[in-house]
Amino acid sequence: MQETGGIVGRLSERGYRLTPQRLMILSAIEGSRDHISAEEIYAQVAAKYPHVNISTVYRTLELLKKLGMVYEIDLGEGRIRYHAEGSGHHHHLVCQDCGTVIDIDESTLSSLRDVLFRDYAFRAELRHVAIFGFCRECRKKKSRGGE
Amino acid sequence: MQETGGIVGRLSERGYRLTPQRLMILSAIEGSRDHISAEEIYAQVAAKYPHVNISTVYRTLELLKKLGMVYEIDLGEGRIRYHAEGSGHHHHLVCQDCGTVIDIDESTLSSLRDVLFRDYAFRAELRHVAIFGFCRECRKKKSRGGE
DNA sequence: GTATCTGCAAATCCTTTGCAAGTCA
DNA sequence: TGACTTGCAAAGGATTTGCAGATAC
Repeated sequence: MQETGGIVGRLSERGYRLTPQRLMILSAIEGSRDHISAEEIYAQVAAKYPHVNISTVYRTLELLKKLGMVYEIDLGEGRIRYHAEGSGHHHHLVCQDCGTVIDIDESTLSSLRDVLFRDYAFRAELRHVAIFGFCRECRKKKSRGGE
Repeated sequence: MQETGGIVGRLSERGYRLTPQRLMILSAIEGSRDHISAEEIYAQVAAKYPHVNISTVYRTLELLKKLGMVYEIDLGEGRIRYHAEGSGHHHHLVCQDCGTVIDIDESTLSSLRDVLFRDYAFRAELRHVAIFGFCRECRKKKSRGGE
């Protein structure tokens, strides 16, 4: 079930070396159910391999993005999060008030993708999209007159 | 036509002071056809009023956001851009390859807003949304085998 | 007069870079 | 061996913060 062959292939095919750091970084990303930040990847890898440096994490992330093995998402926290190709794609409704994140299915945006392609010849990468707004609870809170 | 009354009201009603810095910052935002960054606002205000400091720009932006007078948009450049409430709302298709930005009309996303409200009770703030992907030109370039 | 604002300078946070030493192939 | 990678340390850019002096009301 482990697709290590694919990973190894993808790197070496293209002339990139397979280093323990790269493997551990990729496996940290693949292992996280949620989206993971550079800092979190670093902490996780450093737990087993204290020698790593965060700049290696960033450089590897850059490479994996280029190879299409990892995607970015920006939830508006001032830091980027990462997630592995192959794990399920979905979207996020982020409440601007309380920060709650509601996950929604990929299919919710598929008709939008079609419209953008038809009308603008634009191929939207809607793998992980964050949509900001207000959740039901916070709207109630507001209409009650809270801050 | 100038709605200075509204601005003044909005600030003083809520107990905030009306300072020249705040007026100039807001007018810089309102005056920019495009979205404007903190650095650009600063440069523009500093041209007439060399004494301002960029931290005042950031603090004012924070306040204007809180009052709903200014909105943010993140085009993925590593810096946030701002824009005034009241100027036309629209969305952006950002090409990940060449950086081209295609502006699209607000109505393109209105059915999405409805779906999110109906299915998730989430009130999406779709004022300025950036959607990433690839434009027609860059797709052609790619299929021709360029990097 | 006084609480709110501002300017200044320094700090913080995330990310990137230069370079010499280390390592995969 | 030799080019690709890494660790380290320092730089970078955007944004935030502490504080004392300035200012709107």
